[in-house]
Amino acid sequence: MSMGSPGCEHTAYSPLYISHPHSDARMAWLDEADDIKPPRSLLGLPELSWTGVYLPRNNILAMEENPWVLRMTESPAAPPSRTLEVSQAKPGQTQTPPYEMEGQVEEHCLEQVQTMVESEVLKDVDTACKLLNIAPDPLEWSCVHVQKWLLWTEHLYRLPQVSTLFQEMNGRDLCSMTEADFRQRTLQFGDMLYANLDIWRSAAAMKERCPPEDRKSAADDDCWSDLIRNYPSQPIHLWQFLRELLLKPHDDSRCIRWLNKEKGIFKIEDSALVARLWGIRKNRPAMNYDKLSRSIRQYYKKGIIRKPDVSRRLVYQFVKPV
DNA sequence: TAACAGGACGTGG
DNA sequence: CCACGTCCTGTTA
Repeated sequence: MSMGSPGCEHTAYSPLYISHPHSDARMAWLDEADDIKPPRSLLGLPELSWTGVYLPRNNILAMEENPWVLRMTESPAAPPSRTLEVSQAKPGQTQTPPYEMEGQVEEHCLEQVQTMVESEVLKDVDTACKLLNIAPDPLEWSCVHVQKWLLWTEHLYRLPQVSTLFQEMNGRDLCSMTEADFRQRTLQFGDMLYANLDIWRSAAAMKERCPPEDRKSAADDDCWSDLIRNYPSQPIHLWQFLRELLLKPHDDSRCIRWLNKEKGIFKIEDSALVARLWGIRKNRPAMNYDKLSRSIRQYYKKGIIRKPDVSRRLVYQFVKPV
């Protein structure tokens, strides 16, 4: 059922492409190239485990023999529109009629929007970093980190499995690729991947330029910058991971959501996907909901998570809500 | 049939 | 040691 023709649903995630010329930053990185040691030993797992992982958008896949491996499906999502400039953060939101504006006002508005967009981008990047346990700066990524980022991007944009096409590449290799290189390697998904990598690089450059305390809504951002600051983080707990998924700024995946945030009640909408994401985070390709839920149940005794008073399928409750 | 509960045991940091 | 990960038996909606 619901194999759904592509395009009938929203292809919601907007890449929020920042059109910064970042050649300067790129040169700067190149200069520092010698000093950077990729944190290779962070994930002591054989990199083989990640071959061919595909995160399904909807829970459509058959996962008989090897749940991680899935064939290349034909284009599930429309390629993202490149080069959005800063025109629309979200469709249907704050549409301003530019033609009625004085030049100055317009410029001011643009600046505001850009700031907003930048902060959103940074949030997204921070979130992804935490969920994947990778550094914000692609140049620091090991091969494993690159694979994780690709899996995440596949997941976000509903791409078919492209991660296998980038094996043995670390972040530096990835960053040295041109847009044409990407296109050559992944056909129609090349510009999408390139654009997204660009976003990350821009975000890293932004972080470089203005440290977190300069940015607005420090209180709001606190937890995230905190999380990033802790990178490389200690082994994350499942309950933390779930909470972070729930607090994700753009939870476009909707694999998990609050039913009652105040009471800490949440529902796992896509158990297979949540389990996969957890598996990615912990480098456990064989993770599934059966095992994940067993771990959740261990929390009953510890008083971290429980079933709500009215027990419902896939619904849990944090004992101490955020 | 998938989710749920929880025992038993292994494992890796 | 601890927080799972794995596997399992049996129950429930």
